[in-house]
Amino acid sequence: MSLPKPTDSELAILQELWKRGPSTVKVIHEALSATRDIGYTTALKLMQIMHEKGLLTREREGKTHIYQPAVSQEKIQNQLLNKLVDTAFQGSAMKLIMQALGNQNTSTDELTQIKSFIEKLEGGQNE
Amino acid sequence: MSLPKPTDSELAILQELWKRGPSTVKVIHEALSATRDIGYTTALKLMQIMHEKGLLTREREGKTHIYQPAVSQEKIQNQLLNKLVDTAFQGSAMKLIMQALGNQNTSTDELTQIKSFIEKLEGGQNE
DNA sequence: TTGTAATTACGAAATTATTCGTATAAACTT
DNA sequence: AAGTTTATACGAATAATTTCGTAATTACAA
Repeated sequence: MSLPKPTDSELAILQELWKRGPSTVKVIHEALSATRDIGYTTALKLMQIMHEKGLLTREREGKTHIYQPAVSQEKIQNQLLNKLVDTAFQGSAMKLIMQALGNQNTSTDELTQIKSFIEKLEGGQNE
Repeated sequence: MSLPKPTDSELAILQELWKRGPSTVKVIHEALSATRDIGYTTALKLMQIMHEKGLLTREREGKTHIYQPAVSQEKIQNQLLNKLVDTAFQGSAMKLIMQALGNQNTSTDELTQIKSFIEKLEGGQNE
């Protein structure tokens, strides 16, 4: 019932798939190779495992498989966010947000965006 | 040079130490036992490893050791936050913040706090 | 149809993290 | 001092993750 938590390597693969859309192992392997040393069969195996776990769906196209994320980026982001809030910020999302604001060197422009987003949220809650 | 990244278990131990201040293995083991099944020597071993890695300092007191975090909670929080921003939010802290705001069901009161924090930040940058 | 290149499947090695059993050491009790 | 309790040290078992080699399969080309 609960969506499987991706490991670090798995998350890297999901990122590529979210960015590129449905892709073959070959394409993902090449993408990963740009950043780190990874064998082709390693990438393949990871994607096979992810398929078993239900993190990816796949479809045969001739002799190759075309893989796709089975979960939305947002869902995974929230899962990881929740975990971080729980394990490192005593369950307080606000603490996390303040810390992120303080240390991530956000531009004034972005700060403005965030502020108006907050105002939209406040509006929604008060009506 | 880089501060070692704590594993999940290690983070749980750090949390207890930040909360309680300098503590013995016994105390930490009892604290961890409240949440999960963990043997005494497991807790001991973890803390010994953390000491080797430089995550904890310790001091002998009679026959026991008193352990302390060697790193601040804030530093670790930032380390984990940075990692999450990089691996799950394409390097954009703003995306993470927006996502956290949207889905963590923050109270109006907290939203106000965050907003005034942002205003303080804006002030600092503009002067 | 035989050969070649590309892909998958499978098993197992290597690595990292977690767990605990047993032995040793230190401090206290009698 | 001998026995008991409480702590540490150490080594090794277990588990989870990442890695890759090798074999089997598929599609295509000669």
